Amino acid sequence: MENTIDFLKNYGLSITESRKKILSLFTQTKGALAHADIERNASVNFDRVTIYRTLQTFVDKGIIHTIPTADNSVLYALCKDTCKEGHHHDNHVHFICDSCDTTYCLDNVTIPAVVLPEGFIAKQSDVVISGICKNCEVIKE
Amino acid sequence: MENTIDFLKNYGLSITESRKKILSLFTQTKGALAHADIERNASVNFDRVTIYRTLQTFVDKGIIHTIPTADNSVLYALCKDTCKEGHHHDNHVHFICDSCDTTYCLDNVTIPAVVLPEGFIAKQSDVVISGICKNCEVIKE
DNA sequence: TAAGTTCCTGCAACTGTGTTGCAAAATATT
DNA sequence: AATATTTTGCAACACAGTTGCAGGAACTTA
Repeated sequence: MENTIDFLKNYGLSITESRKKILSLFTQTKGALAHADIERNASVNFDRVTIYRTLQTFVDKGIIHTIPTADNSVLYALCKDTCKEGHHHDNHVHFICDSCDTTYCLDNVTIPAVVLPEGFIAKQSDVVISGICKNCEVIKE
Repeated sequence: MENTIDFLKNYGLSITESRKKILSLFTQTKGALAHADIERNASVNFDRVTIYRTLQTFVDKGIIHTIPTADNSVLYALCKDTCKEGHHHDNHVHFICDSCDTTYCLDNVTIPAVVLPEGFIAKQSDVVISGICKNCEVIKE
């Protein structure tokens, strides 16, 4: 509880119910969250618009980042400390489990360098891998 | 013209105006197309629904494939010959130019193998790189 | 802690994207 | 050419996301 408040203050954000609730939802969750996940959550009964704006504020401040997915839904996950305001460093691989549908940020897996054709200059790389996650693999055995 | 008809026949599709027009739009375009691009195109004045259904048919038949993008819009591009019905082999890197907004399928750039943590099994990888494309780089000089 | 300022929230309304059902029209089949 | 099958266009709908604005919170300063 105290942590959430200090955390928000450090980012220069005023302390509001929606920000506290949504932030702690992220810290309590292993995987990434969609807007709909948050809206569905009983403890977070705010207006859709408020949730959108809170998420956008967090993205702007470098608290969370968006994840591109194959089925074109937007997912959000907590950033690492290296993310600064307006300057994301989410150079990690995202993993989507086909079985439980959880999205993971694999922070320790760096994106391999890709050799582009002559004339192409890379600035940002997004890698999304889908398959079976650690948890589901164990269950299936 | 003849080509388009034979092409569609080979995929077991009946020959209709919308399929011919939309298919030739793809063959005439370097980069990938969004649904909106097609709808905007003067030569393709079909109903929105028809365009959606035609694109879906092409995806189902393995003629085009969808591309995941960071800003969560759906893009479509022609498949290579290796794509079969219901079985896409689009193991290539997608490149989005920040300057001209064109999306390229870099067919000759294969996706590098990524080492996942213990217990994670990869089935499909999507790599989207953004930056400056060959064309825009030349112009800027 | 009270007053005023600033910022956030909820509501309503709107835009854009994609889907579905159905009748009419076009294409394929014989 | 006549019939059966597909495809199209329209209307209506579902859903995600955005914007403007008034009222209500949270901050600031004294």
